[in-house]
Amino acid sequence: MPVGQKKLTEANLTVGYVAKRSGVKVSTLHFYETKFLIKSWRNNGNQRRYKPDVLRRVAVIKAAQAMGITLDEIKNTLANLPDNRTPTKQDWSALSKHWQAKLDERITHMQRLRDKVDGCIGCGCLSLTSCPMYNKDDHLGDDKSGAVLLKN
Amino acid sequence: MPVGQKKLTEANLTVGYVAKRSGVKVSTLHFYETKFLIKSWRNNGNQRRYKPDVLRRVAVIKAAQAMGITLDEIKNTLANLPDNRTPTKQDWSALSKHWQAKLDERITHMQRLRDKVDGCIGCGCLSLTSCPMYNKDDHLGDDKSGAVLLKN
DNA sequence: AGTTGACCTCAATATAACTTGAGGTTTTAA
DNA sequence: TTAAAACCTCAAGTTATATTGAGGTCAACT
Repeated sequence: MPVGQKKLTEANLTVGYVAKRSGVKVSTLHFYETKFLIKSWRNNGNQRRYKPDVLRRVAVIKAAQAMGITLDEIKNTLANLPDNRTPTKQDWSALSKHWQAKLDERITHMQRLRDKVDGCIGCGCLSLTSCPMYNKDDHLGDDKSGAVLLKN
Repeated sequence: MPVGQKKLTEANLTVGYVAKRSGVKVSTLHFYETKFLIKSWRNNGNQRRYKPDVLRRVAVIKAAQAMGITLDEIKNTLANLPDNRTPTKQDWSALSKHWQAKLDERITHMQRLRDKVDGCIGCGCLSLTSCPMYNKDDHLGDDKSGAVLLKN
């Protein structure tokens, strides 16, 4: 039984088990591997085997995606995890801080967005050129001709 | 000159002008039209003409997208705008309230996410089955076999 | 009137993030 | 030992959101 039940010392998980435990499809795990987000080794019969920490990696990937972070960005951040050993609490904690900062950024952005949407969309001013929304107070409104709303 | 400078009474804007003023490409305006997010009529030479409020519509579309709302959802919400007349301050204001609620929802979700990411990813517990993250306290962790983190 | 820039349509291409399927091998379990 | 379940690879398909390009028309300026 090559599933999670082996010796706890250096367990090796099958792709099906990881899929079930992490809530993603087998094909997604294959896909993540091609994108270097996770990795595995092969057994004699060429089947993938994973270390248990892959479960945490997948969880982190999904959490980050829920924050609107792309796989590419995620890959870059995961690259900070140690390559040679199993990540420790400290390693994950560092990642967590990283995501936290990103999230705070996004939350702040969204709050500004919300306030602006409220303040301007409903403001009734039909003059686009004079509406505060349409002109920079926040890097918005670009060089070429104004009129760009809420560009990131 | 069929650009924004005509008589202000029922102005008709060209696609190029709208593109420039709203900060999107002409092709994007075409695309939005095929998706029924905006509309236009044609002049004698089969060229698109727009009413000025299209600028506000595009701005709203972009703002909503920045909140992570899909074009389909946006279309549904825009459908609440009057079809027969130019939207008024009140019309836009109603939309604004709608987006505001959505945004508040998302912000709350993100804040929960951030707190959890902080609390769990860095928690050091390596037991996935016992980690609070991996088991429902929030509709997370599904029927089949647990282990699903931060689903929506 | 002619040139140039703006427009038109329609099909193809692009990117992200997966999913599906075909055709074949390995593992598990009775 | 053999059937079923799980796995493998690789190519193609899917959805959302556009962008690009070819081939042709229209409008504005001189």
